Amino acid sequence: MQTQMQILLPDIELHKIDNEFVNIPHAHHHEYQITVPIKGSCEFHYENRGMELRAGEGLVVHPADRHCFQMSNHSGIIIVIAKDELIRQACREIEPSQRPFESAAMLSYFQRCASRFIAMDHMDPLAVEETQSLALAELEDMLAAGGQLRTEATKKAERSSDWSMTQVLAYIEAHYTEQLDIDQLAAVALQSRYHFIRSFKLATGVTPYQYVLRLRIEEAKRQLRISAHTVTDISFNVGFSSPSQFYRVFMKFSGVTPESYRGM
DNA sequence: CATCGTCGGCAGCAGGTAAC
DNA sequence: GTTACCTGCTGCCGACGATG
Repeated sequence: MQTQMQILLPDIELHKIDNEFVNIPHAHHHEYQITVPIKGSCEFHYENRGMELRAGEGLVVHPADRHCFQMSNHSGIIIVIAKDELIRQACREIEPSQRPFESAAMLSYFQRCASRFIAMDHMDPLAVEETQSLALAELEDMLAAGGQLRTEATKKAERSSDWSMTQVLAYIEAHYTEQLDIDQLAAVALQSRYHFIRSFKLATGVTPYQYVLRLRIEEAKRQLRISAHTVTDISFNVGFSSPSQFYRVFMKFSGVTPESYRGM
């Protein structure tokens, strides 16, 4: 089953796609696209060339270049699309060809961006700007280091307690549409539930339950945009046990009803 | 001193139902 | 599709103690 998580900010987009996926040839006229498989491989078509990208083999697609790709089950990919003028400096010396990208560093980068995105106040322009600036700055660092991001944040994440948190974030991301409870997540983190709640909030800025809810709402928004499923169906698809609960949470995080959001 | 586990209280969430 | 109301439950927080 195809799953997708996306982080949409004004000048940068991050997408994480798992399992079967196909898209049609297209070009981004004012954006660079960085494509990095993190597991399995994908068949990438760039201009008139076809190539197989394996995990850890990144590709920087320059603005206006046509491209498309497809991937099969058990594959995973992270795509970053950023405004031309913001990362031109970092991309200028990179030829549109394969270059090594560290899969773990890319996944870690995505998870940090996702944590900040989920935790930020979406109504606050300053918070959005801050999240975007951090995402762009880390992306530039990673490009400058040849795809191997080694910022303080990464080093910190590699230490044991943060390693646990990385495991939990990955677990939540894979299971947020299912029933999740604190004890389950604490077990993944190898911590007591009480300590887990504290350390989770310290790491992400929100409580575990709020984090799961925001992920569900982001996925619901995506489904509202791209599918014709009813609001009731989507509420069950993303893990809510009743439409009424879904409406309440959606209103709280988005300020509009699901139906209004679809019509925007 | 830092880290982690435990406990009690409470705000807010989950779930069900009804109505529009 | 959406909102309101109610009840029971649980996630979260603050305080405190144990441990190394």
